[in-house]
Amino acid sequence: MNDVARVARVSLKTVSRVVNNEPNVSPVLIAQVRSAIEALNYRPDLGASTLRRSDRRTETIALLLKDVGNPFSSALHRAVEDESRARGVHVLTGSLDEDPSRERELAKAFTMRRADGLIIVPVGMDQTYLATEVRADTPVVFVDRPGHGLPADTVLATNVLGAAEATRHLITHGHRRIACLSDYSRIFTARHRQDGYLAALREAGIEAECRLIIPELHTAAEAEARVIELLHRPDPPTAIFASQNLITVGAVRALRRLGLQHTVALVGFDDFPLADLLEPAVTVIAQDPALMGRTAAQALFRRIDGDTSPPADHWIPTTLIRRGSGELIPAPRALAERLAGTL
Amino acid sequence: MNDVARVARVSLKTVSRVVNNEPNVSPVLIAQVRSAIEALNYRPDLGASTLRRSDRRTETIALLLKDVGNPFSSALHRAVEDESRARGVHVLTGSLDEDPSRERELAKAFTMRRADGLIIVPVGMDQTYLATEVRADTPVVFVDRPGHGLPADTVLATNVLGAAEATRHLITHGHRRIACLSDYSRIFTARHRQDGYLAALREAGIEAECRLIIPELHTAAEAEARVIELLHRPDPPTAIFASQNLITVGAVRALRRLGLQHTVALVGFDDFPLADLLEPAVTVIAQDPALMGRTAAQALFRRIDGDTSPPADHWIPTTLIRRGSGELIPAPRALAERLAGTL
DNA sequence: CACTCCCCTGACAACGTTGTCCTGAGACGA
DNA sequence: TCGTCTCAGGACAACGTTGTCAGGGGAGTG
Repeated sequence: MNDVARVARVSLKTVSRVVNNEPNVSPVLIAQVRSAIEALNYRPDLGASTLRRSDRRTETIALLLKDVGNPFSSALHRAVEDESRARGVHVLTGSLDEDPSRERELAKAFTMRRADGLIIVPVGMDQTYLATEVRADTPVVFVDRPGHGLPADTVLATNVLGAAEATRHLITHGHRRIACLSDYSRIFTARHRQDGYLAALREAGIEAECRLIIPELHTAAEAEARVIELLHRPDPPTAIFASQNLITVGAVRALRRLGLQHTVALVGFDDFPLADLLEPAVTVIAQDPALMGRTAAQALFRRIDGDTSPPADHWIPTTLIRRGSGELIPAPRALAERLAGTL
Repeated sequence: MNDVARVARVSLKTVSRVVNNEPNVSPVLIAQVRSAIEALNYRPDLGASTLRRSDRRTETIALLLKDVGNPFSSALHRAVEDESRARGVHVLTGSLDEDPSRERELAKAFTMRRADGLIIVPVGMDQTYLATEVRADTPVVFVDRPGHGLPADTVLATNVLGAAEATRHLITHGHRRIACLSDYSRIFTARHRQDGYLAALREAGIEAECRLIIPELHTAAEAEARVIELLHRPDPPTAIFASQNLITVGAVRALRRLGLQHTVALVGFDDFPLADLLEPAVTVIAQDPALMGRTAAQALFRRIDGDTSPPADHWIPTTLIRRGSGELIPAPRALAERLAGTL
């Protein structure tokens, strides 16, 4: 910038004025400065600018996701990016892998980088650390799961309602013995979806059976193994509610291996690519990750722009998509057992 | 930091030394400073630190992808993140959407943020702009496609070999009329994959037919429409080579709609989740996006660490995964036509 | 005992930019 | 003509940190 000022024969401040399109610079000098910038291939240093500016904005936000490689996360990421792009803001991302210490670590790292705001899919059970870790004036938005111990805008899918709708859908098709495949119970959405499942059973006067609730599943492989085991039991379920997309895929694989994909009904929570091309196509409760990301980004930018109203909860509705696997009617028990037995 | 120095009754410089774990500070002062930091909840400002430091490192790299929401990109992203995490480096991402102007814009924006390095999936036909847009000492690595006009490390899949292998595989199963579904011809990988297809035909003494090469497809919907049209022609292909994952999915949908999924063979380039669960499961030439990301990040960090050897090309091999759709043998023409006619 | 050397600590400037304040020139009205 | 006002432009300090250098004191050596 010094060089530019020298070449253009003006002061540093005038170069700064031209770069920032400030008023009250004569057209002649503007042209001189512009051509000097061109000649020297000068690029302003945003770091130094941020340091000196009074608002200390970096025009960068941080996005802490479960895993950038996961389709739900990457759809959310894309929506946040699009919303940010419109404002000239860039996005720093990190994957948490359900590790609370990583959550703290990344929140700290991004705070030191002075991100203007944080969008977090919280992993730990306690986000009070954010109050000290993050600058007081840095807004935070929680997505997919609520944060604990820090009041902040929160964007959530209607997990209980969606899971209840899935379960009710199976009940409507005549099922009474419905298994529930749950993720780690420390995950908020996993608990809520299981609650929705239980509520729908209660509502229909069906007594929940512990043995039909398989908790603490996290990967497709685990789900596959447990479903195979489940269906080999003497009194197997006629339908399955899978509370997460990887688990749904595991269930599909298991049913395939047992040849029961047209016999045991299946509804999954969270849609996934190609669900409609499987045989049978998989009925799901679809979330709208793009809308969740957009909503979160909009809420964050409102805060960054100075909105100080009390934190709000945004509920993003889920949708039942009927595709076939959820509309199978209960098979006579004998048939199902015979089929499972022939494996 | 001033406050910390005052509370700990030491100079600024001593605080700086403690924060950076520099040697030659007495244990007593270290403890004082540490407790002052704790008491005041002080967090160093990485921006100011970068500004002053002699190496000017931000410990941040930029990653310009096709689209963070795309599975190939997000797998690559994840690998880059993992490699970076090990070094305490963070990742700024952006989606280019095949828009060359966006590529320039983001490269410029990330340069102004002083990213330590850039990993780019280049979109435009010309990357000479990088020579001026990016600081001379900022290393660049190209992934998935080569950059033009700037010598830099490049990580590429074996597109020609893979596409040839796919085509040869179909030929081996008796196919002679093999369609090739290509992406935009301005995309490097699309051209190379088509080259591989043509090479395999030539090698087998089969004359390529223009009418069987469908270019300029980019979305699943476009591919689906064109495949349906293709199979309604009087002289339809008995096999399809789809040169990209979205196109493969479009082809699967088209074959499904025509009821030809067990009649017309299909091999796709680039694997996709659940390809193994479709009916028939889809034979693909799998890329290894994670290895590509890892390789690119490692190359970038080597440069950041001062490696000045001439730029290298890294070829990441592809693998044929036989799953069923690519092993179908040609149906008698009459049968295929009748089936297509019954739609 | 004097001298050197090393260890610890702090003062100061500088990184690249912008906020604040000041000056001078010209325009305008009384 | 004079005072006042506005605009263009510059000088300077400051943002939060670290590189450089210098100084003081204690230990070791001849």
